[in-house]
Formats: sequence, structure tokens, C-alpha cells
Amino acid sequence: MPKTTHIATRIAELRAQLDDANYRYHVLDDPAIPDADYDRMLRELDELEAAHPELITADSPTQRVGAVPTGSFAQVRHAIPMLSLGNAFSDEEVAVFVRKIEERLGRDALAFSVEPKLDGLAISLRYEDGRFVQGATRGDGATGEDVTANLRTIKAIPLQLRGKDWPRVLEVRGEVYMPLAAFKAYNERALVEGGKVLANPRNGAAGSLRQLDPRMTAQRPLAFYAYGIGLVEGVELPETHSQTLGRLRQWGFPVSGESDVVEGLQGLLDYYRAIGDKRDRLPFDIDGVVYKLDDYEGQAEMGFVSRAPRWAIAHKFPAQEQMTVVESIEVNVGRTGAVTPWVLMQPVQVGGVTVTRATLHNADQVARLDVRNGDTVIIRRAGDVIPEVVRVVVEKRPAGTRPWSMPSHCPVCGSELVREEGEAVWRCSGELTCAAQRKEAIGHFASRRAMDIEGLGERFIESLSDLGYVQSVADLYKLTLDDLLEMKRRADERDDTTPETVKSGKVATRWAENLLEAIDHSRNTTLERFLYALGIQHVGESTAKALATWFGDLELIRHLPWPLFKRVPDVGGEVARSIGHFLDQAGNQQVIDDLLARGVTITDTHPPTPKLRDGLNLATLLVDLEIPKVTRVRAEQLASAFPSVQALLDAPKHNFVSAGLPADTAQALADWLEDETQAGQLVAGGDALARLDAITPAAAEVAQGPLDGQTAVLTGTLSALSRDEAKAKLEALGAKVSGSVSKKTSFVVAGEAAGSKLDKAQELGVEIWDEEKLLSFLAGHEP
DNA sequence: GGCCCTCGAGTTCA
DNA sequence: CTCGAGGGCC
Repeated sequence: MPKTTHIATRIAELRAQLDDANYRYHVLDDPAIPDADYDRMLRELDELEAAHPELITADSPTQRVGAVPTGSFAQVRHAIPMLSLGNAFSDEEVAVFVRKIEERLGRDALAFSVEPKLDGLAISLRYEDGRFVQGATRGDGATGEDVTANLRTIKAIPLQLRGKDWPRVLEVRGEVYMPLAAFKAYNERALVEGGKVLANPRNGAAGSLRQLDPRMTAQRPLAFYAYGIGLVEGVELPETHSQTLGRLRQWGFPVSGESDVVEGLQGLLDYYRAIGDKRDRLPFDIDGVVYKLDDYEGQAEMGFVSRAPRWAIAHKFPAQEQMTVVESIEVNVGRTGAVTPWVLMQPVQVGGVTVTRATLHNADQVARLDVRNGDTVIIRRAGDVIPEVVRVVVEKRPAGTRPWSMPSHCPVCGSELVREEGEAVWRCSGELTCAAQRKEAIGHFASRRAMDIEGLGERFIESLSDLGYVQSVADLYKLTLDDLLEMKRRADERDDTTPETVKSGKVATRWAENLLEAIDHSRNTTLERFLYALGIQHVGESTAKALATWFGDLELIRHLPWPLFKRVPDVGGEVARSIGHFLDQAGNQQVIDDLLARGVTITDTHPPTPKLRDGLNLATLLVDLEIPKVTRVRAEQLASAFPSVQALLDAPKHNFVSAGLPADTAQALADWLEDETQAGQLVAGGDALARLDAITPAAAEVAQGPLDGQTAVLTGTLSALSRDEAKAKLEALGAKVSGSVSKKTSFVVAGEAAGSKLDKAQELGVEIWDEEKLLSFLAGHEP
């Protein structure tokens, strides 16, 4: 056998194996050989072809790496025009589409071939005798650009048809797109290597195909789905579109796995919803779904209106990503003084709603995105709801912009903005002298989960605060009807958008009476709500509840030395200090006094939990005070040597040594006691111990509930009861209701439209209850 | 010291 | 809902 024949055989063999591997990887999504083997074979083929250039053919897998640039794209006239599709944005428009077909054909229960509409670039591929010869963009539908060399680099496009019964000429229509994962990976690498970052997968695909240098295209992670046929010669096509898709699969083209055949309007709409629900989880961007009348005979009968077929339509999703322009970058001051930058943008429709503002979270985020005034930005509704800025379209940036920077002072009160070491947020140092923080504090105080003052919304708080009627939350409880009417009148003068009718006496009076009634109603409250309402940093609902159950009494809490808060589970140094800091401020204590004096009553005062007294003694007190060098062991030595706090305070330093402490520890303790505030804490701690002895009951039987020790998580929407009701009922049975799923979760109650928490529960194998199960469980354990 | 679990805080629109 | 960070446990 002559040597070249032998080599030609080997080359053919390698090509066949590589083609097969490609097909399994890119079309069947079922890789058959490891990447390393693929690379090895490709290298071998490359070497053989380099040595024997006369054996290179255009359909060799080596040619996918990209040919030499040509300079420009030739025009290609499509044998059969590439159609555009009519669009439907609502169910009604789809209904009209279906009805017209039914009327014209005189049939109903029609079968439609349906598939997701990829957000990519439509192309046409021409095969002659089974070999890929030319590919073109859609262009204006009649004439496109010849991008054959670029298309060759896309591995999902067969260079040679598979199977046997090929048509002599075949034109395949489909979409070139960039898979999301590949898009992300490409951009991450581009960022590191300083390459060009792609704006989005669609632009990435379009730009890549129009690269003049195919070697560049070869670097881009493009993929392809076939969705139809243009010209075909030499083979009889099946009778329906769905069968044609099957034929395309056999010839080696990737066809969307989501494609299906459904019946009638309801079938179409169900499919639309199903794909819509899946949209976020699909590995590529789609902008809708396409419906095509399945049988070709019907298609022929329907015909075309101008360039669009009457037998097909694209049902579009509301866009999830949009471009808009930043009008300004503002900052907001929150309840805790946290300063958060946000952008005001030209209004734009995203995911079906009009968006004008989006948060930028913090200064780091602004720096990361480098958002500037006047920038064109791409925004997205994350997690289906909250708009976020995805990135800036730098090419569209106007000249002369400068990076945004955090102001040095609070825009509301002028206090300096400060940032804690290692923290991301800047805070206004003005505390309650800052009007913004005061308003937020009042809003928090009045909110549903706190004091629940109905009708006290943002606007009224704004007026009450700006016009000086309410400085602190306690002022709410001294408002009179006259105050409110006067305030309303003055507020309406400032803002003349209020309709005259609302300004009129009667309406205003009723509003004021209702608000006073709501304020009065809030006077009776629970310790838990009250503590939460104060708005202490790090004390949210759950910590407030824990404090309330452990201490039971506001007066006890108000005068407790802060280290004792660490007795409560889940309260550590940071949170305890924060509570202490709040209570140390005379202004805050004054507000509490005022609230109580103006009739706020805590209705559920009770003795501290016995568990509190159990774990508390002089030794634990000393440990909690965090005295340098005083460890648990040392604290216990001290506690056994001194009968009381007073004895410890009175003792000279050398007595610490005789109590068994090493000299340096004794010195550290003595030094610590030198500080009056610290010594005062010890005294207060001693007093608290004494008080607790007087009021703490003996350990009582804790009521047993059927769900004691279990952790439940609620997700989705329940129909028979609200989430809060469900939470309260589960807690009444002893369960702890938490907000996030982990492997410690006992069960998850999943209502309608449950989201990521349900997924996570399934992933972790956590028990899942539906609403029915919850209701029957609750019914079976009615007290 | 490093994980994993929670909690707190901030957020948008109709 | 998501992010960041506190708290507890190994």
C-alpha cells in the first residue's frame, strides 16, 4: 500500500471520529470521549494535514479553527427568502392568530409545532451533496452576508450531514446563539486578560459572526439550533413541521429539546407559561416562544402577509433586560444611617413593569460597575422583582464624565459620613439629629411588625417631621386632632398636587380621627413589638422576641449591664454591645420614659425565664464582662473566694492572688476595676443578680407542644391563611419558624408559586408539606 | 480558624 | 429576595 493512501485512510478515520465526537457533544449533549482524547486526535489530524496539504478539505474538523480573514463579506441571495415573524405580546393576540387560522381552514383542534425563540442571530446554511458549502446571515430576508468561514468554526454546525438520504441541496434555517454559561466564562476571562467584554449574549453572538477574522470567531463560544428548512431538492419532505425537525435531527443538526407539538389555543398558552416558568433556568436567553401550524398543507393554504407567514407567530416575553440612561446618582439615608447610592434612570419597561430607579447597594458596587452620570446602562429585574444595574455600556459613555464618589457629608443633615474598618457601608454619623434617620426610625416604629400604626405612611411622616410636629417616636403619642388638622393644612400648602376635595374639612377630619384612633390602638403592645420598634441596631424581630422571652420585663432590660444580654442564645458580643450602647444614651432612655408616660403599655410583662437565672452567677458575670485575662477558670476561682460583688470590689489586689489568681491576672483585674464605668458595670451586674433572685420563679414546667424543637420554613403563597398566621400557629405548637432552608430544617411548608426555598428543600431532602398537610396538622392539634 | 446557619437591613412597583 | 455579617460549633 503506498504511503499516501495509508495516510489518507488515517485522515478519513480521524475526521470521522472527530465529527462523531463533535456531534455527540454539541448536538446530542452526550459527550462520548474525554476532551483530552479529542484534542489528541485533532492534533494528529492537524499534523498529518500539515505534511500533506493536498489532502485538506473544507469539511475537515481542523478547518473549524478559522480561516484567514477575507476583508469583507460577500452578499448572498437566499434561494427562498428568510421570513420574519409576526409578534404577539398578549394572550388576546395569540387568540386572534389561532382564530384566523381556524376560520380560514374551517377546522379547529389544530396542531401547532412550538419551540422557544432564542435570542440570537438567524442564519441559513446551504448543503450540497451533504456537504456544508455556504452560510449566510438573514440580512434583509432576501439578501444576507456570506459568513461561511465564521460558521465553520461553530462545532454544533455539521460540516457533513449524517445518515444517508440527503437531499442534493438543502438549506437549513436556525439560530446562532451564545450559551449563558459560555458568555459568562468568556467575559470573566476577558476581564482578567483585558480583552473586549461582551455586552450580552445576543450582541456577543451577532458580533462574533460578523468578525472579519474567522480566527476570532473560533475563540467565541457559539452554539446553534436548527428550526426549519428553506430550499430542499432531491428528497421528499414529511407532511408536518415537527416531522421535519426530526429529520433535521437525523441529519446531525441540534434541534431544541424544548420543542413540542400542542393542540389549540389553550395548548399554546400552556406552553408559553411552562417555558416562561423555566426561562430563568434555561442555559440560553430566549425572548419568547414560536408557534407554527404543524401541517404543511395548512401552511400553504394560509400563505403570507407581506414577508411574514400567516401560519406562524412569535409570542414574546416581556423583556428582562433593557438599556436605559442614568439621569443621576443619588444617595439615600436609612434608619441605621447607612448611606446607599441608587440611580435615577429614564423610565424603561423591564419584565412588564416600568422601572425608574435601581439600588447600587454601596460605594464598592458603584466602583465595581463604574456607573457615572449620563451613562447608558443595562438593567435587569433580579429574582423577578428588584431592578439592578448589570453593567455600563462603556461605548455609549458621553465625553467628560468622571467616576462617582461617595459624598463626604450626609446630604440630609450635613454630618460626616464614616465607614467602619472592614465594612462596606458608609454611615451618617448624625444619628437622631439627622432628619432622614429620624423619619426612617419613625417609619420603622409605626410599621406593621412593630407598633402597627395603620395609616401612618411615608408621606405623613415626612410632613409630621418636616413641620416639626414629631421629633421622636414618643411625640406621636401627644398629637392632638388640632395638631393633625393644622399639619395637614400646612402640608397641602407646600404641595399643591392634593386635590381640593381632599383638602376640604370633612375628609381631612376623618383622616385625622382615623390616625389618632390607630395611634391610640397601638398603645397596648407586647414587649417583643416594643423592643423591635425601638430600632436598636442588630435587634430585629427574632432577637427582640428572644430578649422578650428571656427577660420578660422592660424595666429589667432597661437597666441591665450590657454583658448580660449575652446570656440570651444567639446574642453575642456585637449585638449585646449594640443594645448597651442604645440604652446608655440618655436621649433613648428619655424616649422610653416619654412613651410610657404617654400611655404606651406593655401588656405581657412576665418574670424572666428560669433558664436565665440557672446559668447566671458571679462567675458567668465575670466572664461576660470580658475582663482581660479573666477566663472561665479564673472567674470561678474568684467567685468561690468572694461571696458577692461588693466583697470583690472592696478587696485589695493581693486578695486576688490569695484567691488563686496568677499575679498578671490579678493585676489585669485590678486595672480593669480602676475604670469607673467598668466597675459600675460590675456593680450593676451584681444588682441585676439580686433583682433576678427576687423575681425569677422556680424552674417551671415548660408547656410541651407537638412541634417542640422543630424548625419550619414557609415559602410561596398560602390561600387559607396568611404567612404570619401560619407562622404564629406553628410557633404556638412549639416550632421555630425560620427564613432559610438548611439541613437542620425539619420541614418546609410550600404554598403556591414557591421559589428557590422549595428547590433547596428538595435538594437537601427536607420534608415538604403542602398547604393541605399544614391545615390538617393544625386542625389535628387545635388547643 | 473555618464552616454553616440565621438574622438584619435594604429594596421596587402596582 | 439577596447580601453581608454575627453567632455558634467543630
